[in-house]
Amino acid sequence: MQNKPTAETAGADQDIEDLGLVDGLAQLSFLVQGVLGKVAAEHGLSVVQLRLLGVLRDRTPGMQELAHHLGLDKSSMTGLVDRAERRDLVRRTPSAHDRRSFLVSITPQGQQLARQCEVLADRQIRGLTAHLTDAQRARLSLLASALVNHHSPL
Amino acid sequence: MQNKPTAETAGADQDIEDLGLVDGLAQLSFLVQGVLGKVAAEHGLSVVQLRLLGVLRDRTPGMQELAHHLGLDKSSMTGLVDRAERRDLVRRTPSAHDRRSFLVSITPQGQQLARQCEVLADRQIRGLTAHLTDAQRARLSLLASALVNHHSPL
DNA sequence: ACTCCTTAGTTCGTGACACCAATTAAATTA
DNA sequence: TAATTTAATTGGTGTCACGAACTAAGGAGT
Repeated sequence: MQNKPTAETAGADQDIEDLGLVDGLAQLSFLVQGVLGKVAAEHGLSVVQLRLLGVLRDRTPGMQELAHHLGLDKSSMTGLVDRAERRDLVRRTPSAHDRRSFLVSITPQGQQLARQCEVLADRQIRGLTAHLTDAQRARLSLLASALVNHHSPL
Repeated sequence: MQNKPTAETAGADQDIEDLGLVDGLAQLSFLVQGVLGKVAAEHGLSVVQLRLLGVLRDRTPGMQELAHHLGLDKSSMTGLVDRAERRDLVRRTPSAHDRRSFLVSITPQGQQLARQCEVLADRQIRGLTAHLTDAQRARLSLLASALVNHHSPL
């Protein structure tokens, strides 16, 4: 029920109503999660599973480590990995040094699926930013990276 | 979900590795969702409930409309509103024009809770961006708003 | 009126996901 | 060896999301 804000200013930035930092980032996160969810769903995955596969692309952590990285409880990890393993996306390998722990690795099938999702996600996300200039997209990418890099000490 | 095209483009920032647009936004969304989840949890809410309250700040939609706005199924809405109503955060009011439909509105308690979360979230999110300059924060806010404004089906 | 169709919400069943508390088993420490 | 810590699992509970089937009310159309 709202008309579009009209103010057709000329310039690099359009007639954007600033939502504020919190609302802006919050709503952006919902937007992105929605896209990821849709992409994942198209391949029978959930967002969390997709994230799991993403994390495992360049890591082979133990359950514990993985849980910490994802900000989840260990018991949540068990279920998550269970379900992924049941679909052969992921594998548990007994650790050589510690007979209690497993190393979680992605399977070829998991990699393939992850790559497919990546392509789709790239397309979709790029679609979200279609109305931005290249410079703006680059700035956004850098700012996002800056936040992430600063807050994922790993 | 990790690319590694590095390329330090024109950013006055130092040691930031650019994750790329997709990974950057994806990981940022996880980061923000994590913060929101933590904030919500501190008040006994889930992210979705918090979002619900957020949406109802300036709207009083019907179930259907609400579902569409949140990208959820109607049946999901029933449960969501049920749980929120059980906690007196939200209320169903029969529509005057259509005896089938309800208008969902936030209660004073819901508003209060939402506002508390907002304050907390503001603090946390601002914490995430503590290492940015004011200008960068403003730019980020604007870019996020630009994406959201452009892609919110409203 | 009286069918036919659509729309608004709910209910039901299923499954994913998350947490906590308690448990098993291996490693560490004392 | 005994005590403690650590890695992971199990079991129980609750949220959340979906699809399919359902009720009830609105709107045609003839």
